[in-house]
Order: sequence, then structure tokens, then C-alpha cells
Amino acid sequence: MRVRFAPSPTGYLHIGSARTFIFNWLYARHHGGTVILRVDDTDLERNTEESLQSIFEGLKWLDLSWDEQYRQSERLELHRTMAQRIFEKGAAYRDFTPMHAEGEEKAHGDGPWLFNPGMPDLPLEESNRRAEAGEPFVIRFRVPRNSEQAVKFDDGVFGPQSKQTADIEDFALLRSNGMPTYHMASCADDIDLRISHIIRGQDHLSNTFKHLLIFEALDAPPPVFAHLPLLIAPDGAKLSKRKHGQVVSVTTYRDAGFLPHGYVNFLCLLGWSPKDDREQMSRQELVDAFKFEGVNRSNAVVNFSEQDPIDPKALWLNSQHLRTMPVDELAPLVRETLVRHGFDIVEDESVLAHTVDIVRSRFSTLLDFVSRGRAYFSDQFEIAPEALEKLNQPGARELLRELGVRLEALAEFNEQTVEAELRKLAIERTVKAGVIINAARAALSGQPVGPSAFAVFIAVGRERALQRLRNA
RNA sequence: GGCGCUAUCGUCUAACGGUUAGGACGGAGCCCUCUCAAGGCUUAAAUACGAGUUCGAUUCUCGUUAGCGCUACCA
Repeated sequence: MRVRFAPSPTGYLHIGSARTFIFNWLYARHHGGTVILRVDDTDLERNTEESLQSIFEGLKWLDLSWDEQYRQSERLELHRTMAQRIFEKGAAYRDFTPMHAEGEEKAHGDGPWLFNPGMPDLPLEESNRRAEAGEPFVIRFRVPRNSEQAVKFDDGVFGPQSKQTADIEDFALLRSNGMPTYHMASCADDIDLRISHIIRGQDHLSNTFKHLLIFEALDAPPPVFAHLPLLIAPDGAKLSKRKHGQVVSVTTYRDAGFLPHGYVNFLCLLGWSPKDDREQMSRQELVDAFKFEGVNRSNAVVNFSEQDPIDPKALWLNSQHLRTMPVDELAPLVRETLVRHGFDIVEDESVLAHTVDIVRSRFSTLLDFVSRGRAYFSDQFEIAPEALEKLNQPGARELLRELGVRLEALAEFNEQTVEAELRKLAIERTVKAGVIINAARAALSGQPVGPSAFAVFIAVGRERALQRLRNA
């Protein structure tokens, strides 16, 4: 079992591409197959090295592996040889019609365009002569025209598919500059790399008929095809860089502080379902549950808006992973994020893990640790305006000062002793404990809201806590 | 235009032809509580439209409408 993911480096890693990659990966891992990454870079004009890097960056972040890697541009000889083979057996021909200019109207009024007049039946002799003379041409596939014939296949997701050859145009195999087209390169490589299952976007569903013709002309057994519904924008349009901006790039979610697996999990749920109401799933659970039968046939909307570029469900799913994953797996990710944002992390592993564990249930992304969680990991933090209100309660500052003095005298500094001391103070001064508690949280964490104030004392640590009470 | 594909709450989705059409996100409300989350509970919200087949249709068939894809010497 061999599958391939074939991105073309003409932009950053699109979330739709990422999902295609994930589904390929899941399918292969489910069946113990091989995952092949093939860079489809035959379009010299639009390929960029930068884009290639950004795709690798995205794939690396998703943290899914592949087993073999190829670049189409290094396999052009193979593509040409195979095109030549099709030409030699007469299943393709030279078309000398000049390329028509950009934006030019197609010169066929009624009915679909199938081929350029005169070209399919140009005598070989003349064809050879003109080629010899240096006249430019493309190689086109000669789609059978003489009979009522249909190309058929059984799609893993969409079921039985059929199309009359009379409705398929003579598509190009080789361009006039000698470069293979997508159809040619893709099929040649799929054959050569012995791809057994082609899992790709639904935009290729109607191309599959052409591909089947190529496979047949090359006497190659066709692989299994499975097409995936597309990801679309809330307005029903396809996700495009120009219209929807950063929403379509995988790196956006990485930079927004998503857990790689949290985002993978979200993408899986767009157009696929395990059919048993499970949503938060581990990687292994996804691998075990993935089947084509669970893949939907209609396009899925990524639910974002101008104000909120991130799908709320993606955020929710990420927060689920964030608060349920093992702390010792999360802590290093938090540390890495903090370091990347310029924090000096002095806490050792266990202290950090403890703090992470206390605050994580109210965070959704890794970035929350650097913003709302700032005061837990650094002394450089601002008191938020809402937190200031708590501190400005009548008498609050004086109570905190007194609390600080008493806590300093404490023999044992833990949640119980701090709580006992604080409540004692509240009773003596006949104020509600809540006033002191809220003020303390504000002073220690800079936030108006957060974990149990007593847990905050411990997370921040005795010295820092006392210092911050004095500062208040 | 031609060909192909699709259509269940706002969004993601579930439902051997027989369900009060289920779950999740988001919304509203309640409980819990030192705050905010989390958690628990409750609630509003959908089978695009029209025919046909059938005792019975979200499910099968046809039509309409809408959306998407392909129709390049892009992938």
C-alpha cells in the first residue's frame, strides 16, 4: 500500500492541502502503508524556493512523517519518455496550433472544445516534417472518438463514476517547451512510484477520467482513487489566499499557539467523522478509526469571520487537548513558547509543570501562557486594568500589606496555611474574604480572573508572592 | 454553455426506509464557586423546493433551484 501527497510549491501550505496530507497519512498508517511526499514542481513560472520552504515548515509543524521524498523536476526524463511511449503507440499526436493569447476568447461557439481542427488526423509524415522544421507543438492525448465509450472507476469516497469519452477533450501531455503537464507528470510518477491509492481533493475528480486514459495507454493498472470534499469559506467560495488571507495558511495556526495535534484533530473533523460522536481524539485513535466510508461528500465550511479569523471549534478542540494532555508533554511546549517570546525561564521542570497545570484549564492556546499567563512565568508584567479595580477596592491595599506581613511569619507556606491566614485576617477586619482573595490574585498574577488565589500563591512562590504584595 | 459532483440546526456532523431527527462548537439559562475558566444540567436551532415509489421517505427515483469542480501548453 503506497500513498502520496503531492503539493506544488506555489504558495504556503494551504490548510486544505494539509488536510489531504493528513488523510493520506491516516490511511497509510491505518493499513501499514508507505507515505510518499512528492513535490509537484513542473510549473517553472510559479514555483518558488520560499514556498517550498514554507510547505516543509508547515508539514514539520504538523508532526506527521513521510517515508520517501521526490521532486518532479528531477524526474522530467521519465515523464517525457512515457509521453513519447504514448505518442509512439498512436494514442497521442502533435498539435501545431499556436498557443492562444491570455484572455482571448475560445474560438468555438456552440458545444465544448474537444480538439483543434485538423490536428488529430494530421498525417504522421507531415507531423514529422513540421516537427523537424522546428515548428512548436504540444503533444495531446488522442481521446477515442469513434465509439460510445465511457471511462469508469469506483471512487473510494464518491462511489461509481463514469464519463463518456465524447465529453473528454484532447488534453495536453507535453507543452511546446517540452515540459510535461500536470496530468502527464502526475500519472507517470504515480506509475513509476507504484502508488496504490490516490487520495486527493475533489477538484481532481473530473481529471481522474483523463488520468485513467493515461494509465490505460501505458498499460499500467490504475490505482484506487478516493477524492476528498473541499474546504470552503463561509460565503461558499473556495479558500483563497487573496480573498481570505492568513486563514488558509497552516503557519497561521502554529503562530496562533495551536498544538499541532489539536489542529490536526480539527482538520480531521472537517469532512470526516468516526460516526460515533467522538471529537477529541488522539493520533492513534484517528489512525484506528479512519476509513473512506467516514468521509463526507459535501464541502466543509471553515467557520471564520473578519473579527475572528479562527474557527471557534478549532479553538475549543485545542483547549480540550491543552487541558487533558499529559502535563509533562505540555510543559516543554509551553517553555519553548515562552522562550521564543523572550522570557527568562528559571523554573525547573516540575515547578513549571505544576504552574502549567494550574492555569491550563482556562487557556485555549500556547500563546495564552505568554499573555494572560505572563505573571506566572516572569516578573515583567503589567497589572491589567480590570485587575486594578480589584486592588482599588476600599482598604484592599492595606489588607494586602498586612497579609504580606503575616504570611512572611508563616512557618509553613502552602495552600492550606495561606488560606487559613487569609481567612483569619478577613474575620479580624470584618471584611469578606473575597475582597482580599480577589485583590491578592490581582496583585500576584496581574489578572482579574484566574485560578484559585491560594494556588496562585504557591505557583508564584513565596518570595515573589511577598514581593508582589508589597508592590501592591 | 458542456460535463461532473453536492445539498440535515448559524458551523462541523449522526441517523439498516420506521428515531420525540442524535452529538459537538457557538448562543441563552441554571448549578457549582473567592473571581474566571473547567465540569454538570436545561434550552432555542435543521432534513433546499416539487413530484414519484412505498403502509411509511432525511434516506430510493426524477425534476427544479442553489453551490462547488473540470472545461489552459496551472496544479
